[in-house]
Amino acid sequence: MSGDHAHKRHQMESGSVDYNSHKHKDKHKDREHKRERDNSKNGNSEHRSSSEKKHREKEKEQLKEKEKRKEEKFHSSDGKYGDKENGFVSPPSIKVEEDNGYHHSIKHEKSFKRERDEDDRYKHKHKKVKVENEKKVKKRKQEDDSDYEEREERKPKKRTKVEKKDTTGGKKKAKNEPEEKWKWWEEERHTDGSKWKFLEHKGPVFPPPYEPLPGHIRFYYDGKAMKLSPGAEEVATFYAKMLDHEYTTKDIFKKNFFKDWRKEMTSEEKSKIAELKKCDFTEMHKYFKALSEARKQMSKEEKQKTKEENERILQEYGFCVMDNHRERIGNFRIEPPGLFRGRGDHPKMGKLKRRIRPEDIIINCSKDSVHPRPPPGTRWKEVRHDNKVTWLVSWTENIQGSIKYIMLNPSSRIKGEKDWQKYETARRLKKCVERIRAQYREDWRSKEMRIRQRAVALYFIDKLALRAGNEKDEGETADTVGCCSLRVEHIKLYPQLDRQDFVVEFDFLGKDSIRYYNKIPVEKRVFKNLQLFLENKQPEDDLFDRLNTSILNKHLQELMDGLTAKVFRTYNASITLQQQLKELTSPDENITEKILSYNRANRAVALLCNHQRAPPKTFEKSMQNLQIKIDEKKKQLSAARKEHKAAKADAKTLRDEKSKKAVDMKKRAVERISEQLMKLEVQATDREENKQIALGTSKLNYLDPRISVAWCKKWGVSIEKIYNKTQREKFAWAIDMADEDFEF
DNA sequence: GCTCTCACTTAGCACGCCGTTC
DNA sequence: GAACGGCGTGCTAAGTGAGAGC
Repeated sequence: MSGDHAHKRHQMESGSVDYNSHKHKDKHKDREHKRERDNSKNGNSEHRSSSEKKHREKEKEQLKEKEKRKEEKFHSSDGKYGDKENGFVSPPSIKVEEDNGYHHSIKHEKSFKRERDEDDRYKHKHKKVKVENEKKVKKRKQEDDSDYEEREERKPKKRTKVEKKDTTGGKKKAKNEPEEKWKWWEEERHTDGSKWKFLEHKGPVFPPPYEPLPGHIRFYYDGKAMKLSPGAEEVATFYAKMLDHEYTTKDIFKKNFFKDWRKEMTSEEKSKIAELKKCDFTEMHKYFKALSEARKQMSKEEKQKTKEENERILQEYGFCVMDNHRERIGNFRIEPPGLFRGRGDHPKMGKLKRRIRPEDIIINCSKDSVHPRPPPGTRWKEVRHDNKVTWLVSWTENIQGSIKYIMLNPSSRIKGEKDWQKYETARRLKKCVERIRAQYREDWRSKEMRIRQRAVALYFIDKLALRAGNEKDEGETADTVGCCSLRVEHIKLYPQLDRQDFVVEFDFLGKDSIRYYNKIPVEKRVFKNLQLFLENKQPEDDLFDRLNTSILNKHLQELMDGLTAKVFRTYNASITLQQQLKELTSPDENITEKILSYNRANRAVALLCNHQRAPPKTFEKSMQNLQIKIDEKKKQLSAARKEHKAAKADAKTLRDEKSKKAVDMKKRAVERISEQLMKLEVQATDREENKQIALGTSKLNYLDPRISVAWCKKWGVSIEKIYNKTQREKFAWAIDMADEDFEF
């Protein structure tokens, strides 16, 4: 943009701020105004033995004591932060403004000291275990140094030993004996930067090779049947399978597909097949539909066979041995070839995602492990032994050139530790968030434009839980933004709107091209600053032209060790859940109502984080069915009440035992039906409120599970009502360590 | 201070399994 | 035993952020 410098200079002068860090960006020239994007999609927006139980309780008592001492320590000096952190009110996607002034004092210095102390405590507990582990590592190191062949010979024995020792995992074991869970959270973490000391796995599972279509399934070009070469046919099947998907109605998808498909054609095919619209894939499409239907119609025995085969593959490839423990791998299958399904208006949608071969694969494992073998007649691209990373397998995909990884399941130690650490960082933020807020409020008056921009952006990240907003490659990805990458066209300023002062309207596409739409009143100084930032800019110019995520995160790092923009999202999500649970849960609610309250608190967070989903395709129908059930239940209730009344009248005249019993029976029936009706109504409310909101994302990624565990324990709600099996496995650490007094 | 790469987390969608109801 | 519907699960895209290298 040639006029960029000039108009920004003017803006700086009028704003009496410095010019020195002026960044020039030239990235908007081809941007289209994409207001009419895909709005339909985006929308507007354990049972243990008694001895084990006792042992566990004892451990918990000790942990409880520790936690209590910690909390006392915390509240004795920092009690003022313990109450209200994030005043979440309706509308729930906006947090209440807290004008708490500036609180920089010695107290904060103290809190920093405590943060470090706490971290140290976390690092140094269970020293005993570490000594043991170190011995094992030493032993392995010695083995490393010995003769390779000798080592090769010893391996199977050693492996057996490891597997014998293992208590964490395989289903076989779980079926035969009570499963003893490994409490990694009671053990020492690696402190040398390594992620593991020993890693052994079987490598990835490749998708099956392409099976050519049967002879009677034909492709037609311009009305004439045409036999395709195997390569071209395979790619054609990718398209044929997607025929009833919306993707195949999009021009970019079709264009990209056709271009990449042509690359797979023989020269003869290329010369014949010139236009996609003359291609007829319907026979292929019907064939795949029939196959899918046939799979559904398989006999019980056939289905059982498939299940057993999948289980065998899972047992063979779905686990690895990491530091003496058998751990579940997350995604051990290589992504099959197909057509790229980018989200939103992705410029590369429809492109061919090529088949990954062993020669594309990098294996990561211990030197002293039994290395995975490539399929016969092939070789791996590389076998490396990097214990500074957590991945087992990687390859580079051909669409964006990005690296794909095979990593461990969320229930693994390596993922769990990281998750726990994430919430601890967010809890540290809780201790200093008021100081940080006071600081950015102060910065709104700075003489330097870059500082003002940084402060306003941080305010949005804190108040609205916006994502950081890294810069993206234009033309390579969908045009989506986060806070730092907001453009002028994404906000509108209203000095007054709906009887509120200083309203900012946000309208932009965020991650996954999900629309963020929100109107919020802001503080006057924020509003004035935004006006200043907008001066002399074009719609496609950056709102924060002197800011990026790197600058912002560097600043945040100075404010608190480990603080980044995304910590605010975790912090605000978790603190909101905690506050909402306190506010919404009432002691006189029954379990069903309490769960509704929990879901409402969860929903408040999902709204704050803008976790949307497309309404389920069967939503209307399932709501109708539920309503029919409710209506029927109401009729039943009214009939039961009448019968109860009649029975009472009978009992009054007859005055015998039989009629008394009848009254009791009818009364119980009324109670039972009322309860059933209440459950149905709660279900309907819950479902309606969840129509366009995805609760899972916040539950899995933003809400400190200890808050939920504490809530369950406090109110006698079983944890199974809140977390399903997978979630309980992921949050095993939290379920084990949090008691009802846990405070985020 | 910038770009680029790499590693990792966060995200919504699709599908099929399994429980419920008749 | 069939039909139905909800939910769990797998899949993989799309983010964040650190750090290397210039």
